[in-house]
This record gives sequence, C-alpha cells and structure tokens, in this order.
Amino acid sequence: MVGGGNGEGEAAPPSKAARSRTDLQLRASTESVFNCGDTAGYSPGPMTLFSSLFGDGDGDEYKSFSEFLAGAMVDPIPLRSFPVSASQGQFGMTQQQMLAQVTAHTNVQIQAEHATSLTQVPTTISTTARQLIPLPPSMLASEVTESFGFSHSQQKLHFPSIIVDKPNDDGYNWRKYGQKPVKGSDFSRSYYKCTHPNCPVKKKLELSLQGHVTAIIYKGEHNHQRKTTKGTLTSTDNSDRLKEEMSSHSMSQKDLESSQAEHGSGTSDSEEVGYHETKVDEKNDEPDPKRRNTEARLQDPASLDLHRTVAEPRIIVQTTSEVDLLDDGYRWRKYGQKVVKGNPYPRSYYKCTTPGCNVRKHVERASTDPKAVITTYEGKHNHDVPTAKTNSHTLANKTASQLKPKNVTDEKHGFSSRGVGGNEQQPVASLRLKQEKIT
DNA sequence: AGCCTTTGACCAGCG
DNA sequence: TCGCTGGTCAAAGGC
Repeated sequence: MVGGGNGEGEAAPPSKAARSRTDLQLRASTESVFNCGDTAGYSPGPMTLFSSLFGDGDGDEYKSFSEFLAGAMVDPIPLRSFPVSASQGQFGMTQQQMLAQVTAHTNVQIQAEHATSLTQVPTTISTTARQLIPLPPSMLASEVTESFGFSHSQQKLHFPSIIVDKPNDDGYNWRKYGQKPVKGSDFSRSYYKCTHPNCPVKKKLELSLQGHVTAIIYKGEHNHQRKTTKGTLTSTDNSDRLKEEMSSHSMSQKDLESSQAEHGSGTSDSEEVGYHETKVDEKNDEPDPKRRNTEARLQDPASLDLHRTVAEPRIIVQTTSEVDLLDDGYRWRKYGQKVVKGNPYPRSYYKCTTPGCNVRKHVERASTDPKAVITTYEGKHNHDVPTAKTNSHTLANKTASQLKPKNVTDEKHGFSSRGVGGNEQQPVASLRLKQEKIT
C-alpha cells in the first residue's frame, strides 16, 4: 500500500493478476499498433518506443512500466500523453484547464481537430500530443469509430490531439475516496472529491492497467476558484474566449447537437446532476448495456457539467547517466523508490524541493543497462533554476546534451517528444498558447 | 496533527 | 428476492 500523497489524485497500482493481463494487453496493443494497416506517417507510441528500447517484448518490461505509470508515478495523469505525428498540432491549454472551464460552462462541447495552424513547434523542443475527445454524450466508442471513419485501432493515431501537461493538476485539490475495478474491462476507476469545503464537484478517473488514463469525468461545478499557486485560470475565466478559440478547432455546437440527436440523448430522470461524457474505450467497442443505460439516464443536456476525456501516457525516454539527471540544476528530494520485478535496479521518485513547485521527476534504470535511465518529468517548474547550484550556462549545456539523444530517438520514430530538465518540460507551443489564453 | 490513500464493506438502482 | 454493478463510506495506516 502506498499511502500519503499530495492530494492531486493518485492512482493505485494494479494488482498482480491485473498486471499479468496488462502484459498481454500491452503486447497486443503494441502489435496492433505496428500492424495497423493504415500507418502511413504513423509514429509509434511511447509504449512502443519503450519496448523497442528496453525490451524484447518480455512482459516484465511492460509490467515494470505499467507500474511505473500506474502506481509509482504518484500522479500518473500528467504523464499521459500520446506522441502523435509531428504534423499534428497542439493546443497550448492543458486538458485540465479546458476541462475546468468546460465544467464551468456546461454546455460547451469541444472537439479538437487537427490544428495545423498550431504546428509551428520547434522540433528541437520536444512536443507531445494528447487526445481530447469530448463528444456527444451518448456517443459510444463504436459510434465514435463509425462517425470518424476509422477503425478502433486507429483512434489513437488519428484522433485530434491536444497537449496536456498535468491533467490531474487542474488547479483544484482532490481527495480520493474510492477505487473500483471496472467490470468487464481491465480498467480501474478512482473516485475523487474536491476538497474545497462545500464544493460538490467530483471526478472519476479511469485507468487502464497500463496506467493509461482512459477517461476523466468531471461532475458538478466548482463553487470556488482554483487554487492560485498552480492554477493559471479560474474556472470561469476566459470561458468565452475558450469557446471562441476552441470553436475554430472544434466540431461546431451544431454538429454536436446533431450528433446528439442522431445518437439519442436522454433526459435525466434522476436528481443526480446530469453529465456529458465521451469515452473511447480502448478495449470494448460495445459498452456494458447496463452501464450504457445508466449513463444515458444521467445525461441531461440542460445541465451538462461533466466531461470525459481520453488521454495516453507521455513518456520521456533518454539515455544518460543518472548523475546528470539528478544534477539538472534543480533541487530534488527523493521521496520514494521501488523495485520492479524483472529489473534489479530500483526506480526512484523525486520532488522539486522549491516550495510551491510541484514538479516531480522519476528515474528508472533499464534492467538491461544500468546507465540507461528513463526519466519522466512531471509538471513545470514555477521558479528559476536555483543559482547557487547551477548557472545558466551549465544548465543550458546539460539541457542540450540531454535533449540531443532523446530527439535522435524521437526523430527515429517519427515524432518529437518533450524536452526534459529546466523549464522545457512543457512544449514551447503549449506555453505560448497558454499565455495567450491567460492574458 | 492533519491530510491523504487504500480497500473492504455497504448501499441503492436495475433487470 | 437475488445478483450484479456503480458509487460511497469509513477504518487503518502512511507521509
């Protein structure tokens, strides 16, 4: 049992039995990815990349990584993005920021499309994309597939994507109050409440056993503003602008309404606040009929206040020495370590020691090569590099040297991923756009 | 000390 | 009534 935490929504590691299934599932997923018929221009996902670098398909590598994502990452959500081809654009607002705003403005529905106008991202600055696929409430995974004209296996590849750096850090504090396995799937669902007094908002987080976030469901409306230390927007700030901006990249409301009508939209007969959700189930094209019924029952177009999104893991892979990684200019406090089956080397977890900064770093050594280190940065430093330790010159050199091998790797696989270290933990495009939306 | 996660138990809705 | 399922509670323990 892993207790404690920062209240930002931690996910429990999967059970052993579950992890076994994860191995199979992940392998199948990887294979399907490569076997996808329409893969022109396709870039392998992080899992694929990871396996190609550190494993021969043996389940232990996957298992290790599943744990890495699902449990040990403490806050797994921020790591979940999916590298899509570099020609796909990204939005600069985090998924959670949008979610929060969408939550506050319940009838806003967003369908992010390929944003070719936003693709001017320096390739040296790694970028990742994340899926944000809010769709009509009754639109099931199979329907999504039909409507968008691609097979299920292609959804990850061609769905509109959007950057999310830390979806679970949406500016609110959450307390986990439950977790249950999702019947009929290998997913687990965690239940969170907003810790703000008298705030009724809840959210559900569905995780696959790989640690993928398959759905984030918000329910209710915050009756308070975001915490200011992390949040850059309040739940009601810039909402119109958001809608306006998103509309240019999104399915129109008319289209959505049309889709709703086409797929049916029930009226809530429950006192429970209605919600609007979209999900692309990675495994089941046909949701549980009972569940479908339940969800339909809760849909109330007049009070849509819940959103469901899909995301995929973001993984930063690089090969360097752990010493270099630890000495990236920031001060880190080690807060955890875990030994994973199949890997003789423990993985370590670090937090930035600067007060108010929630950046975390996770370092794992490859079982095959102790000098090969997988480092995952989570979040963005809200402060400068501590000057007492590292000057900008050395940091720049370090950053550049760390980026280089990773970019080579990324280019090899046809995509660019995020930079690591320093303040480059968020894509430049993301930061710029976010700033535009904030100001 | 306070807040958090974990997790088994419990409850309600539904067929 | 029974079984299944989703959602929630609350004790225990960690940080």
